[in-house]
Amino acid sequence: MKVEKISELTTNRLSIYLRCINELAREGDKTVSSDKLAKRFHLNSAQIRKDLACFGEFGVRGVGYYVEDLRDQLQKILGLDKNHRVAIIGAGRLGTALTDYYGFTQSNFDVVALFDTDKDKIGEKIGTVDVFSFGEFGKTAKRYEIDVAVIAVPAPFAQGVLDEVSKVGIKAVMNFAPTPLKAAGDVKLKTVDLTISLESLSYFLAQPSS
Amino acid sequence: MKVEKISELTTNRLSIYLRCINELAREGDKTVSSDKLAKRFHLNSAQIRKDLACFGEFGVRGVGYYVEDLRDQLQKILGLDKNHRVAIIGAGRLGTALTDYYGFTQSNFDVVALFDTDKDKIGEKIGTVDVFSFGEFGKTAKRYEIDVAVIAVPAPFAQGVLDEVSKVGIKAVMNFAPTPLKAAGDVKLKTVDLTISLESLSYFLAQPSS
DNA sequence: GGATTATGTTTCACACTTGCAACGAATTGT
DNA sequence: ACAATTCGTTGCAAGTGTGAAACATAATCC
Repeated sequence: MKVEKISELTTNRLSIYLRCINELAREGDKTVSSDKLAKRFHLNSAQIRKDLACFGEFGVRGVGYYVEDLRDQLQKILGLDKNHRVAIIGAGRLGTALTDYYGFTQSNFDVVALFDTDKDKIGEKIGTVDVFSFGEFGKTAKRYEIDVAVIAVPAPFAQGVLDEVSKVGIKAVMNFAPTPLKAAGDVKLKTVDLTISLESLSYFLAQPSS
Repeated sequence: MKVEKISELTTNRLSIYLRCINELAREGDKTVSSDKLAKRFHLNSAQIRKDLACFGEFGVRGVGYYVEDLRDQLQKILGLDKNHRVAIIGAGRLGTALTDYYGFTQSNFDVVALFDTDKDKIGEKIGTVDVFSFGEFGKTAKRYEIDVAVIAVPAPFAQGVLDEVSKVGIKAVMNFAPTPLKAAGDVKLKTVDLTISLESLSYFLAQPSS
C-alpha cells in the first residue's frame, strides 16, 4: 500500500471501477479478477491493481476481488457512505434543474437549500427546497449544516459567491459558471464548464477535415 | 502556421482566450499583447502565441493582437459563426433543463427538438420545443436538419441512443449519461460526467488530510 | 506437494503537455 | 537610422500519465 498523494485521475478511475463493480454485483458475480474487469470494461488490468493498491489490499491472490467487498471498499474510499448537505446558489434555470437532478437525489448529496438575490424568488420553494436570500448565506448555511456548495450564478458573480462561501468554512464547491475561479488552498473546487464542451463540438463541426 | 492536428486541449484554451478577449473588448481595449493577456488572466504568453499560430498569423509584430480582429478570428475558428440545430434525447429533468439552458440559447446552438419514449411526454411541448417519439428519430431529425445530439437518458440506454443517432449521420454528440460510450471514428463524442465530479468532491471530503 | 492463478509491487519506456528560454523577423516610435 | 517592442518559431527540460513486463507472494485446486 502506497502513501503517495492520490491523483485526481486515480479517483476518477475509482468512480468508474465502482460503476463496473456495481454492474457485476447486479448480475450476481461473487468474485472478479483485475484481468476480467479490464477486458469487460476496456480498462487496463495493471492500472486497476495499481489504483486499488493505493488504498489497501482488497484482493486475494489466486482469486481476485470479492465483488461485494470491493464495492463497499470503493464506496468508503470515495466517501459515499456519508451524507453531505448541499446548497445551490443561484435559483435560475440551471440551479432549479440541479435541485431535482437525480445525480444528487440518488446519491449521498442532499440539496437542502437554495440561495438567490432576486426578491421574487426568495421565500419560494423549488420542489421541497426553500429559496433563501444570499445575503443571509452564512447564517443559513450554518443552520442547515451545509458542507457542499454549488455555484449556478452568471459568470461575473461566481468569484464573489465562491469567496463568500469559503468564508463560511465550506470546503467543497462545484462551479457551473463558465469562468475560472480562484479558491483558497484548502477548498476543493470543481468547475464544470459546459461552454468549453459546446465550443469543442462547434470546433469539430467547423473543421472541413471532418 | 503549423498544419499538425490540433489537440483538444488547444481548442479548450482557444475557448478561454475568446472569453478573455471578449472581456477586453467590452472594456474597450483595441490591442493586446500576448504578454498582457497572459499576466491579466494567469495564462502563459508563449502558449498563447503557439496556440494562435496553429491557425494563422493574427498578430502584428511590435504591436500585439487587435482585440476585435482576434475575437472574430477565434469565433470563426471555433465555428461560432455558424448555427447548429440540436436535438435533445430524453425529456426528463436534465433534458428539459438543458432545453432552456442559457449556454445553448445564448450560443449558436438552437435546441429544435426533444425526443422521448414515454407516451405521456410525446406530443407535449417544453417551452417552445416539441417532444417527438424517439422511434421516429431518423425521420424527424432529417426534417429538422439536426446536426448535434444531446443524450440525456439513463445510462443503460445511452449506447443505444448513440448508435441510433450515429446511423442518421449526426457527427457531434454530447453525452450526459454517466457511462462511457463507444462512438464511430467520425463521430465527435463529448461526455460530461457529473457523477464523477460529484464523487471527486465526496472523496475530498472523506479524506482526513483535508 | 506441486501446478495454477492472480494479486501487490517495481521497473522501464513511451507519449504528451507544459513552461521557459532564445532568436530572427517585422513593426512602431524617436 | 536605431532602439524598443512583440510576434512566430524552435528547442529543451521537467513533470505526468500510460502500458507492458517481470517477479515474489499467497491462495486454491488436484
